[in-house]
Amino acid sequence: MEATPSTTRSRQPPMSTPVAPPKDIPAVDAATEVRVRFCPSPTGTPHVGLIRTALFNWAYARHTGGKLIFRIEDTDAKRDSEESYQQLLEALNWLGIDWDEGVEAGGPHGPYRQSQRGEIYQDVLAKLKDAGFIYESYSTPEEIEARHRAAGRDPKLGYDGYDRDLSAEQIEAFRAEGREPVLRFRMPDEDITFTDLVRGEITFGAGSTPDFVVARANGQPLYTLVNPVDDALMEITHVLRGEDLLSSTPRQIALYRALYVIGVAKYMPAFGHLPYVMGEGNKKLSKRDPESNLFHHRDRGFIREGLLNYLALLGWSLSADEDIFTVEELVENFDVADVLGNPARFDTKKAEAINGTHIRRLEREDFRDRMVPYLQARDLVGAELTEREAFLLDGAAPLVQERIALLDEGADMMAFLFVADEDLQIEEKAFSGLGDQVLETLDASVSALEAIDEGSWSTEAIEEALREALIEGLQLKPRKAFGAVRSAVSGRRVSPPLFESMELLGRRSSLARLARFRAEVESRG
RNA sequence: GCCCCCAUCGUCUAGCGGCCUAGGACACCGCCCUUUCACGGCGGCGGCACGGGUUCGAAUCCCGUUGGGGGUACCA
Repeated sequence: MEATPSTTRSRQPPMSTPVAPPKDIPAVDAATEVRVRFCPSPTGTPHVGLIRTALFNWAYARHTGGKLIFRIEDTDAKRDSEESYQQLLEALNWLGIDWDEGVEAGGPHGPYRQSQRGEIYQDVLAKLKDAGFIYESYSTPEEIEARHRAAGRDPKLGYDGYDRDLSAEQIEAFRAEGREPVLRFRMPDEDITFTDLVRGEITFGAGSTPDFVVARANGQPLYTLVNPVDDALMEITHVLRGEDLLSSTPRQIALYRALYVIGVAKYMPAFGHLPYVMGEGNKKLSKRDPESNLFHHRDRGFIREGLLNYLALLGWSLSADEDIFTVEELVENFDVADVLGNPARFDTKKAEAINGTHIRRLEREDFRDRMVPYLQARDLVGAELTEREAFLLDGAAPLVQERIALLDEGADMMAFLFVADEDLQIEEKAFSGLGDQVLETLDASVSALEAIDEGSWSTEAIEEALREALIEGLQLKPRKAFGAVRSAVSGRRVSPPLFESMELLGRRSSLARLARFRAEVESRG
């Protein structure tokens, strides 16, 4: 090559002759060990749709005995954040979705954060350019649109291929203007067909996908390049991702073929596009919607068993008549081929019902332990449980386990046990519907309960005493009679079973609350 | 506009040509149980978007229409 003193890398002659990539390259088959990946962009808080994608990839890996690779796509410094990355780790750890290679875990194809793979992409870019698969493009978006308008075409058509075959003179002229080119991939002029794992055969007609940008003028590679490049390098066999990426698949397939030619890809992966998780109405569940936030559900008291079960139900089902299953059953039976193609609405009510069933399935001890963080979040107990707090929790846990769908609901329901008698909040509703014999009822209750001595204070004794005094004595309906006592003791109209609650609370506290409530009722007239 | 995806009760789904006068779950409405609320049990309401084909036979296959969604970026 002739030496030209002023020559720099960017001033070298145009790329080599364009070539068309082969139409077919080796594909994965049943014998290929499954390698799936979860590759989120760390932007914002984990979305339930994203987590469902992680879950399906994980379940497929575990079902097939394959590997799950966890990669971070942080090529957009403007949007990515370390906080979001940490949240992703926290989310997967909480749910028990583990991975075999990737960030934190390491592996033979690292690094697993794209922000650390710059050299790899530059190398691939150079090879792609040398082979003629990509070319420099000097057109600005405005110019492309203007050309469409001038030709009477729809300005939204996308890139028009203008720079595909620029002459050396034209390039020189653009350079002289100080323009820096982006790099575009040359799309082959042919139909692109693939068999989607969930949707079947899909064909994108020739010409429907314009030449796309793979790197900015400053050399920064874009998602369009790095996603397939990393999938190829990490030898991903099954690309299971959101439906929103379906239309980018022809670009990826074309790129993959080129990657095969330059020795970066070993084979074409199979693609499977998972349906959207929708919110209210017919909109995709937005990041702005609290329902979309995984941690929102955890904070409300979803347990991992319940949420995982519900999320899996969005697009997949275990059988015709059973909606409840364990993670083990999911793994044992999951197959992408069984995933439905239609979008599913996130139904909080059903999610809660399923969560409730899983809560009921928890071992007593386990349930008790899981309640602790929720009690702490409400400041009902300290970081370390006192003997008294532990006693109350042990007693109350079985009482609420059967009647809640969310752990925080349980904390709310047993809250009255953990507050001092004088600090008990008595809800306005606790005063209504008690009938006109409230005072009598309360007085009779107090007398009956006072007759029970400290040592005999038990659920059975309390029930017996109150039934005798109120149902038989005052001839009251149980609802009214016990309702008044319930209001006094819990400050609510709804509480865990009354007699059991009073036993836990203790004689002194129960009587104190009865007295205080009586005074409040009386002062209200 | 163009490209692509989707279409069974309100919601999530079973269904892959005859087993379907379409099954389950959640929600909703009754009843039972019951110290409140739940749980549990029993019962009820409620759906194959529409139109053409193919076939002896279609929720199931094909085409079209309609409706919804996504893409069409130097975001991912």
